[in-house]
Amino acid sequence: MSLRLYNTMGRKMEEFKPITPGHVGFYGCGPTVYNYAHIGNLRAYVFLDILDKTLQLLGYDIKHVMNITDVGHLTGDGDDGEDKMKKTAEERHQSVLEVAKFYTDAFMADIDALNIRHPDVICKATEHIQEMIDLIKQIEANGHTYMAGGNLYYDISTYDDYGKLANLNLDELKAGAGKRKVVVVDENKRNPGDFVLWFTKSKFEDQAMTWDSPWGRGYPGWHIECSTMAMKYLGEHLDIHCGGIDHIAVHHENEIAQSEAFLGHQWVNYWMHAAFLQLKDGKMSKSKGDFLTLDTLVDKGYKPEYYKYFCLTSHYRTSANFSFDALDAAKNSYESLINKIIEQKNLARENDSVDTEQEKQFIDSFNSFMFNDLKTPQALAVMWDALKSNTLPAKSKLNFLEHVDKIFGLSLTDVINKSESGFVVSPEDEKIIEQRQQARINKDWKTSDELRNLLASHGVGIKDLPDNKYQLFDITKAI
RNA sequence: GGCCAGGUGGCAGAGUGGUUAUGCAGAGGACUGCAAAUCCUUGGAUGCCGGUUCGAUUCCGACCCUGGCCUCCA
Repeated sequence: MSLRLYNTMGRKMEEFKPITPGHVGFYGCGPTVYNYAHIGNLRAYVFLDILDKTLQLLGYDIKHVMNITDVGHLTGDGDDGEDKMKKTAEERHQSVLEVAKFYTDAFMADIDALNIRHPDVICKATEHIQEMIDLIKQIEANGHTYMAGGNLYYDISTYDDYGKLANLNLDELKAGAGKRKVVVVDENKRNPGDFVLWFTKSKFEDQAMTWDSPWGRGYPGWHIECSTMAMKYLGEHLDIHCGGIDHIAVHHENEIAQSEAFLGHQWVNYWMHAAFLQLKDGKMSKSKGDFLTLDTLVDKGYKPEYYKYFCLTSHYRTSANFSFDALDAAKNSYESLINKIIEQKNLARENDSVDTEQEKQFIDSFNSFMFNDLKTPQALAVMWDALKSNTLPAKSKLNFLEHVDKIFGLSLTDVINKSESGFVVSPEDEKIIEQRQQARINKDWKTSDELRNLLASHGVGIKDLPDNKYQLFDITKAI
């Protein structure tokens, strides 16, 4: 089955054709590790993971590369800005590297909590400075740069296709336009769209990390790291490059300009961009400081799976509106899903017949939505259809859900395969359960209810089923 | 100012030139000692105005509104 993807370059749906049959190399822009990733950031990584797993399902051998940006960026506007990494380091009385490590670890923990597969290569900007310098030298040798004010700039007028990804009209580009209160135009630039490849004259005092280079001691510009590392790990031609929509106009245009100026040929075949998570008042912003992290949600009693389910209910190319009402709806949906799975497990235990033909139909239907630009909302609808089907046997439903979970990563497979004894109760509680069952047989409801409360106080939840059967669950994990 | 993306029921969110997916929430009912879960039934929407059409939520145009990018950000 073929995969259709929406290519930001050209703004249209295209059939995906890998450069090398059977293989896919793709690069996703990773986090800047000066603070926690917020749930808006995380939505983009959920999308990347869905892409990753869909490609896997199609049988591709995947090389997924992600950068970790651990060199400084501005916190504020123009000259009053500070190095974000340095600022955080000072606040925490730590070194910049310690800060980077701390937030990189936090990011990886978030990724794990959301059942996101680790990229095959996770590369840090600070470990690739020499490669960046080498690349910049080549770009310079090819005649695309100029020195001004101590910094080496990329001259976009030397690259004919600048703006092709974002439909930029260079004559209309305004330096410092937008909602900024303080506008500081870099007087060194020949063109407002030019950007720095290498800084030696830092805008801020005491840049935390600097390196020697042919242009003087300094640090790399903000765009060169992705070009450098993508080429190092994926070669001169990559299949897919992903990121958030905010990257389209500046970061990715600049990456293309640098990379193709160096390569002399097209660099990336498919550009894919994830839309933002919206709050009532606009996007969630890392640099504004107040944002929701996955940990915040967990502290409020929400499982990471609830947030992941929420992400799947909207298409990656449309902005999603986050609210706690919406998250509660995702939570209820997810818990309902889990209950139905447990229900089906009980049914399958008594009748494990399957209907492979129908199973296949549901799987094909699910896949057809996923293979059509990752249409997770419709794929989710297929999942519910299968679950509520009157004709699909319980065992087949479970088989189908295991398939779904390969892509969605909602811990469904864990629920399906977890044996009932996976939740171990103490011998003392086992006796209480036994006593309660006896009380129920005797229709001694008062004792039964008291014992149920007692079990609850021990963290043991119990649900009564027909025929004097029951089901235990961990009450501390139920919300 | 330029560019981009949207406006669908209480919430979230799809598809579609002709009975508006799906989930949550709501209402009614079944089952149940209770609880939980499950099942059945059900009401409710396409920003505004024109145009094309036998027919538009879908196509076209104007308008209104929202969000994003043009500073690092997913």
